[in-house]
Amino acid sequence: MNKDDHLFLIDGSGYIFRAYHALPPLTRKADGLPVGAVSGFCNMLWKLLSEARDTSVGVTPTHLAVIFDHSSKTFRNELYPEYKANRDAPPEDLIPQFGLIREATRAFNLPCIEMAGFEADDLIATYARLAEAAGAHTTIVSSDKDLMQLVTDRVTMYDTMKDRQIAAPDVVEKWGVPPDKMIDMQSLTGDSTDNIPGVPGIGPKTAAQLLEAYGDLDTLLERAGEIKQNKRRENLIEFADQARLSRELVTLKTDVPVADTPADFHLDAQDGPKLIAFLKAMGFNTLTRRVAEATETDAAEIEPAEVAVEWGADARGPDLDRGDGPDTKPASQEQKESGWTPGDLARARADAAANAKIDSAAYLCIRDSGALAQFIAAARETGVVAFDTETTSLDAMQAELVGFSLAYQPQDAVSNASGPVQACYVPLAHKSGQDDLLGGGLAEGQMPIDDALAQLKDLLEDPSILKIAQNLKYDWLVMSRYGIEVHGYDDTMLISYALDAGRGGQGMDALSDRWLGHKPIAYKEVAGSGKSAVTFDFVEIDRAVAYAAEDADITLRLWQVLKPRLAAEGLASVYERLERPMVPVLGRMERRGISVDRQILSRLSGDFAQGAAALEDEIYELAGEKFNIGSPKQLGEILFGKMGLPGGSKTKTGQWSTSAQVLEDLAAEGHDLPRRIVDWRQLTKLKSTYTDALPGFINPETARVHTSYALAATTTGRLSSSDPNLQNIPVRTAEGRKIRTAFVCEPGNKLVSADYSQIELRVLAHVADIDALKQAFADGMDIHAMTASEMFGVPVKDMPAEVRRRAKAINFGIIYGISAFGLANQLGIERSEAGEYIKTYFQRFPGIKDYMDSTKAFAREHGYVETIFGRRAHYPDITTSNPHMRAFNERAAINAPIQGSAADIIRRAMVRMDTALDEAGLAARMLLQVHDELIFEVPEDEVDRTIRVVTGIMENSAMPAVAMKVPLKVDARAADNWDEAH
DNA sequence: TAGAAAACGTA
DNA sequence: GTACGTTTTCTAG
Repeated sequence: MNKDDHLFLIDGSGYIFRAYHALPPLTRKADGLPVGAVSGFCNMLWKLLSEARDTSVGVTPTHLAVIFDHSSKTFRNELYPEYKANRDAPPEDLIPQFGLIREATRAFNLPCIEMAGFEADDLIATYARLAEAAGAHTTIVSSDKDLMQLVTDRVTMYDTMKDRQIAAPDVVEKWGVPPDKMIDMQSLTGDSTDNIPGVPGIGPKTAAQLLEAYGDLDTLLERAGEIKQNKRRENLIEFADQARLSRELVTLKTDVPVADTPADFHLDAQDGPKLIAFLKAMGFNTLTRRVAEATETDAAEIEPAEVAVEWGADARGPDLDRGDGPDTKPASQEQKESGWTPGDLARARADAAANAKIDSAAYLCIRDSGALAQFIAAARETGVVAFDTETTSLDAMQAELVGFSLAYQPQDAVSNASGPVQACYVPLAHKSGQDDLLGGGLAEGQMPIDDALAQLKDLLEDPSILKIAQNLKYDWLVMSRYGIEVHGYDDTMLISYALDAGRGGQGMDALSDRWLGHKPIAYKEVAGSGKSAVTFDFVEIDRAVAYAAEDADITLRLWQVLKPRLAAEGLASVYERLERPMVPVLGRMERRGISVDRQILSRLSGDFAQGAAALEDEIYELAGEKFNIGSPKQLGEILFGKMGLPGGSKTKTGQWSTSAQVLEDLAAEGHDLPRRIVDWRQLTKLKSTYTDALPGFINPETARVHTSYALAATTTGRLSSSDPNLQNIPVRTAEGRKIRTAFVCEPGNKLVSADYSQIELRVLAHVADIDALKQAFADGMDIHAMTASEMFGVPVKDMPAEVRRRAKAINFGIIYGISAFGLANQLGIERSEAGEYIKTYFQRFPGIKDYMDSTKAFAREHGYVETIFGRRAHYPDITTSNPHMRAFNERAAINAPIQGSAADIIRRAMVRMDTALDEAGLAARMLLQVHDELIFEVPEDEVDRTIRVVTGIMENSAMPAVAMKVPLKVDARAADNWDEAH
């Protein structure tokens, strides 16, 4: 080798794990063989090799090898038996891919290197140093920090997923130390995933600072006594040997007795037929086509290779192929023409998206009317356009439009080939310079906002042009305040939620990373963060273009990937009936807001403050000193230290718990202080969270409070509410309920609250098909009393309250995936007794046990569970070997179909409600949703009719999709405030 | 100044 | 035992 040679060393094992987690699951169509990581690997290799052929690209390999871990036992285990001891077994759908990726490497005609007793990292280190000695340059294809110690001026790393080089300055930027200090750094910080101990209490920041100050690990350990911080000094002294051991573990071996030299890895021409045979066997159609083109091979002539598959114990692919449910739509024109199934299309799109380059240099900045018209006209040709707004606030009810971006992908009319995505940003209200004396006038080069809005209105309100947005509800609200109502739309966040709830976030950054392997420009990179943050109108237009147009670009690409999956995976109707129509429904609710009486809150705030102050005096008196009552730490010291009260449970950080439960128990034993603390906490909670905070949410323009509902935040399908959260307004205590009296209606109106009675137990009776429960609901019985009667043999008539209470707790426990531990906790009884209750319950209602067991089994098998409407909630961790975590996932999986079906039922009611009220000629307006309750503002003289319409819609909302085996019952009341209406 | 932990409000 | 969001305190920076 010589100095012009360039060796690429690919960390094959590292790549497998990263690709498995980062890339969408993918299975071979023929048999469901999981091949997501293999696909990513092949695409990555092909890209690298294509660049090698194209000498115009800067860094091109002349030599290349793929390095793998051989087995889990290495020389490090002899040094330290605990090394990597806490690793879980790889996921079962990854197991067959280990062998396949080695096969892939050979199909690419590349050396596939591994050696017993050494990790891939050690082999990489050895070859890199050999090449360096020969004067050549090396690129290590990996982003693993364990390899960063190898970086020099002739050795760099390359992160293929982020398309980024990692050289010495990048290491410094990321870790605060140069590559040659990475070993010392890792010796100090340790590594929990590899079980490398390090020194407790020292993280990367501290380690970098210490190494900066002392130079290297040995000096630092020698002079540890000089360190000022007590804990830090003690730890460095006590754990010095542990740090030295860690250093041995993290130091890569550069003298592994390897059989080959880097020169043996010379890159030869591709064997087109051999590679194509493998790719065909895997079913990678897109890549097959590309390779065929590049190698001038006729792919049709080549038979798929025979590839041996080691499936592992019980390997099973994810469910990309379950496209045969009743929800599946007929294949679209596009699919029919090409003879593709929806699954094929989904896979091809995922493939293409993961490999596409995102070119921010090509984004347009549109500054005049003609250019905008031209762009929109071109977008209209395609029928699909991504849309995103930039504004001055995260609060859609206060946000002012600053600009918007659009993106579309042109199709060639003749060849039907797709061109590159075209994206633009249209600045409208950017300010010039800082917010100076002039108040920051409009920046130059922006088109008149009225003109832009007029053009935008035509586009957004045209239902024949599909608008794609990420979290459309926000943009819908902003645009609605400018008199524009979006029609004809898809929301990538909601599509992703229907497909992948529970598999990770549905935010744009997460989706972009997951599907495009691309990290978009962070908002704070353009607008700053913390104190130096500015609103978007103060962002320079040029920087705004790169950020904003990229969002539209990415949104469009995400839609291309995600939309076909809906049909392929049988989730189109979930999206179309339960997700998409919620956007305008919630948009209107949020925009209406609810009236909150400032005076009432202010008076309550005063009352709470007085009550709390009185309690404070008593608390200090009883404690014998002043302290911060709000600090659980200080409170714990007073109660369990100074006063010597018996401590109950501990928190997970080892502190004594001072939870209400613990304090109640102490109070029951006759201690005065804990009682006062509980009361004080209640008052201060009510004051700070509600009476003090709510007035700040009264919108200055509308004088109402506008919560924000998140549609894609929960795993089960429930909504969540924030800013402010109006789904947790107190109701359980008399004091707390007073806050509800501040939620009022306009004069001449009433608030109507309509809530489903026992909806989750009714859903349980339906899904588990329990005759006794179904009968009890059909007869309108008191379900908890009935349960108690069945379990304890007590007649319902004159039943003691305590007996009913226990049955009620058990009923709830069932919904929550019951455990003896949890039930014992709830009822304050022994675990054994709780266990007996559960046994009795299961004996009396055997169908429940069957339901719970079959739900668990289904979840384990498929990785998700379903509601009665087909919504899926994913629990990928349900197969973990950690018993605690697994049990938690099992309980969640048992609960999700129940909670989720109830959530679907109320969603269906909400989607129909506005139309139903309109058709009945009623002016009532839906304001709030609280999981099983809807709150309306209703003209006084329409209250009775409204209640009839509302309860009718709610009670029948499962129809016609599902005929419930149990009637749904809704209670509704009207009053002047929420407390009395509820 | 940002993030984790503890506590607590709802269904 | 399920599902959330907000507040305060505390820690590390």
